[in-house]
Amino acid sequence: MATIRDVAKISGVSISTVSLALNGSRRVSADTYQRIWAAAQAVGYAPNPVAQSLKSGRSRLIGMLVGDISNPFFGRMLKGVERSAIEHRHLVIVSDSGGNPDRELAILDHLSRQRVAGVILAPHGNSPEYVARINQLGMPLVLVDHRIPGVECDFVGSDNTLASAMLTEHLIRFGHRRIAHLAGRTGLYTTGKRLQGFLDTMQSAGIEVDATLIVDGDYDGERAYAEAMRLMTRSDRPTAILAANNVMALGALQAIIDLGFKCPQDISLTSIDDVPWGNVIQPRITMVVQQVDELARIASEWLLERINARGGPAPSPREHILIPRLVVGQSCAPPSS
Amino acid sequence: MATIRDVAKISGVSISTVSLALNGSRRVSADTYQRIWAAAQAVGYAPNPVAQSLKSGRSRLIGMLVGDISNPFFGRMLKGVERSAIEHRHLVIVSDSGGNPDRELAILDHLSRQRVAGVILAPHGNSPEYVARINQLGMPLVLVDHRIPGVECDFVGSDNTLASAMLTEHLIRFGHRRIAHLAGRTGLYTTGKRLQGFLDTMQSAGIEVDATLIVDGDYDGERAYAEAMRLMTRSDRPTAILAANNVMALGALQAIIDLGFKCPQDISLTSIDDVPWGNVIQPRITMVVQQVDELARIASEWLLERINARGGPAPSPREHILIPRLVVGQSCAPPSS
DNA sequence: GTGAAAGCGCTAACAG
DNA sequence: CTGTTAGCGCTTTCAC
Repeated sequence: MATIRDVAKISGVSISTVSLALNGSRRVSADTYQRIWAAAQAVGYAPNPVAQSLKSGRSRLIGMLVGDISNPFFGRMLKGVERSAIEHRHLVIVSDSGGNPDRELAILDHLSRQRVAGVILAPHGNSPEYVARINQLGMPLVLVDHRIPGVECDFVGSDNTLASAMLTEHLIRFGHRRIAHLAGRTGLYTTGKRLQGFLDTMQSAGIEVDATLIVDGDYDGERAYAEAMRLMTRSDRPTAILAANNVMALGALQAIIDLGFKCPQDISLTSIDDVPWGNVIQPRITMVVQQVDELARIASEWLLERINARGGPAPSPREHILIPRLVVGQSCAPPSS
Repeated sequence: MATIRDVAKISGVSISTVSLALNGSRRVSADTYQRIWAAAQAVGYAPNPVAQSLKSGRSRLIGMLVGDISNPFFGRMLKGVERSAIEHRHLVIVSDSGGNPDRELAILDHLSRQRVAGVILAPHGNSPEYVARINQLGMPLVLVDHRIPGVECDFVGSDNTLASAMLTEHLIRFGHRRIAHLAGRTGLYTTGKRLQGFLDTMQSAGIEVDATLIVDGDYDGERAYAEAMRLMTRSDRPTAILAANNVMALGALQAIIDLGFKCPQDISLTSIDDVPWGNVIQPRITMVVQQVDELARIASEWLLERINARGGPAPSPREHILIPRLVVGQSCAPPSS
């Protein structure tokens, strides 16, 4: 591969002049610039980004670190982020923390050593040490999905409380009172918000919540299947289920089908988050969908903005809460009894 | 961030000794090694990978370049690849070619400039210039999914001909003769193989193929929906459809449902490739599934092997063809007439 | 306007 | 065994 030296030799100038010229300095005569440019073309010169990174301490790589890259939600997000990145001549390093805070910190460490220009992070920790480590990263950071209390940086997420509130309200209007909540992993930011939206709405409606109908599904399909099985085989089974995410809803639906129940005749089901091709799943599940593409767009835009603003004054932390949309399917009906 | 110089200063030796020691040279006394190691710990030293890359001409990054990262198939593959990579202390740069060969070549160029250690590529070109460019990459390369005629390198894929042959046979045994094929994008390697498996099996069974029942679905859900609509509204409609991939099958199913047909009573449907949560789609679609995890495992293993074997003799190109598994659902039945 | 030189952090001869 | 030195390819003062 051609280096700056080759170009210098061919065009008969020093390497510093080549660098100056190619970086658009106005202190190079038009004539020399032409010669240099022609030479660069001729040998197919392009600067070595590794050398540039070493010199500048920054690479043109951005990191994206999430809990599960095989989750289609993140797949779509990755696609959006990668698109923006490419447009700004950056590449994306993707990594999977498996939802483990320690692993996450270790990977952030690697990324920072790689001198990535910035990171989009779906965080999974909240301990004081974790927060401290995040705050010491010293590179542009945009949080998505979860927020970390105590970390001041850009955040893009959905209104999780509203999401579950919308669905709860929807179910209540159908006349449901015994509504079960398949909650997410205990301790996570979104889990709490979604639970809260459920509880608040129930309370506003003056409906007492049966605490045994709130179960931990761990954002996991298998786990949700098991929990739904337990719920549906109770004599005092719920008349509706609100699942805190898509895979849990599908797990629950599977349990419902396997047991021989009919949805929505025997039980209503609602879900937070879309599933790909959700419209061929019978019945179509009533859900609130997060605007993933919008989320990806804003997150990458903000990150790249901060990256480009380096040296200048960093904008103060912003946050954007996307409003989920309710998509009504055929999975809800009045309680049967 | 601490540099090798800091460690040298603290432990009272030169930087080269530090480098030697930390790289496990046996020519450093146990005593000095201890001091150096302790110092490195103390300041939290870790080598700067950018500097290492500049020096060695190679980074600990591997590229993965596919046609559509939001496709769950690649999502699962990415997960596997990333896992292996991390185990070998590498990070993964993911990029999306959008199935466009020029874009693909441009990105490969970026990756090669980044001095990535190797690339896993789902290729999308076949022109002579394309082949030439690929052959000149000069870095470890593993092809997945499609093969490029004229490029000698490791390849991991599925037996596409067998996949469609299995499904065609399955349909024929139910008594179907008018079988439609929703084919993939024209010109692609897999598209041809899948079509061939269909045609061969039909021929072996002595069934004449109606050429108008072979339609181009472009591996696209929308397109498949439209084509299925066209097929199903014909008076001489087929009694079964073989979709060349998952999204097309779902598009077709949607069309079937929207038109008021019942699957499998009115029409049988089969698909190549699994869909996530395929088992909650009603009816369960009979399909052959590719062993994605296995594919990811082998591809990344081979790539990392070549990366580590640099300098030594490169193993000659290998290929592994995964045998798809037939998963019988409830989407097939004897033709109704 | 252009060039010489220093240095980003590291590795690897080559000396001692 | 350990230190000196020369780069890897590039940017960026600072002289001329």
